[in-house]
Amino acid sequence: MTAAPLSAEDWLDLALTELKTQGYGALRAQPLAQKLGVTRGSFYHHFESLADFHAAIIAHWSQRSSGQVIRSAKEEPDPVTALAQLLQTTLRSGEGLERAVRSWATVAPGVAQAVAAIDAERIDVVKAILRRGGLDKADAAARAKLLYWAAIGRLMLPFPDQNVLTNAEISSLSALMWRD
Amino acid sequence: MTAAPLSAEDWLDLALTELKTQGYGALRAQPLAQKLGVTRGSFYHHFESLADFHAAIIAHWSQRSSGQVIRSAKEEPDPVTALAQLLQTTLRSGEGLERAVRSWATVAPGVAQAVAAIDAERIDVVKAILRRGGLDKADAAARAKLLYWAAIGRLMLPFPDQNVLTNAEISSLSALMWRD
DNA sequence: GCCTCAACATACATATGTGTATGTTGCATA
DNA sequence: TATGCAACATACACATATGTATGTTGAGGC
Repeated sequence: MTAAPLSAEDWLDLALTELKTQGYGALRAQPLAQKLGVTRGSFYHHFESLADFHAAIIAHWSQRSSGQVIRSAKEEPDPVTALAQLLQTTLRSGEGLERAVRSWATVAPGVAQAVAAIDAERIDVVKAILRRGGLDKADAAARAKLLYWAAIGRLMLPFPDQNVLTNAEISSLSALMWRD
Repeated sequence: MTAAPLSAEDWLDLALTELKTQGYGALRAQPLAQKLGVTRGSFYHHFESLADFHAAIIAHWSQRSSGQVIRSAKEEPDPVTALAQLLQTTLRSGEGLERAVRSWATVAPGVAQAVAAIDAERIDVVKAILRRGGLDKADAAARAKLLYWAAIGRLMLPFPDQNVLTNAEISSLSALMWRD
């Protein structure tokens, strides 16, 4: 115990990296304690139960995810560039974690709620960009869903890295999305 | 044991319904045996191990999924109708199972391979429909990916039923997809 | 009427997980 | 310097899972 003591956040950080690489099945006290070099005594000192821990993890993820996409989208004034950045760059950075969280959401109602909130937030961002680009309300709403769903669908493919659009395809689809 | 004896297929059928409703965490011998009213003795009579069982499950799913979309798409001669049916009706019938299998695929390499094969098959179908509708090769390829990814993305949302397109949105997007 | 074999049941060894209750250690502070 | 608390360790009771080895039972073929 001469080393630095752990905080609840240390547990949550490890939880997110384990969630990313091993899936939600790895979110248990015993294996995590072993990875941190402590016993479960530490775990039950920081968290009341596994359920409490899981709730803290998803809250942690939710907080980190919320606003992030929005901020990067608002920094770009040109809607065409903003859309391209949003769908290519931003959603691609945290792919592994996104995949794992969405996989988790299929069996954990609390996680599903959190993911749904993030989704709604992001779709609104996409819609706002499309509107700023001149699309009317109806078209913006429909195309925002199509684009966001496609971004989610791609990252939920078994091998997202092997499923990318070529530059030609990106510009082709981008042009299509901005039509009246 | 006076009742009808079970076959390996009976185990696989239950596995798919449990997978659909409870997720891949439910694919274990003990709980399934209990649901079938037998002991694990039956399980280890029909399958060598859990890994063997899991492989059989995904093979079962793969076989049931393969060709199904293709068949229903080829029965419809009009490409516009075929596309609408494919993305609305066909992919929506087995939503729960699809979700569960894709969730499973994030942690099981064998499942990931099977899903990737199905995806490639279906994207080709969408592409063929678009080509039959008059689109050139490049546009068909790009839009097929966009549409299929969107279909997958929607069903992977936490609450797919609450995320549907209105009829107006469907016709709007459909028209957009068929433009030169 | 016996034999065989598929389809299980039973029992055992082992692993891995959760909670909980209680003991220990080191530092900060009054 | 005594003490109080955060941050653990330890031990126990319990549940649930996998494999494996071996026993049982009922229906068909000869």
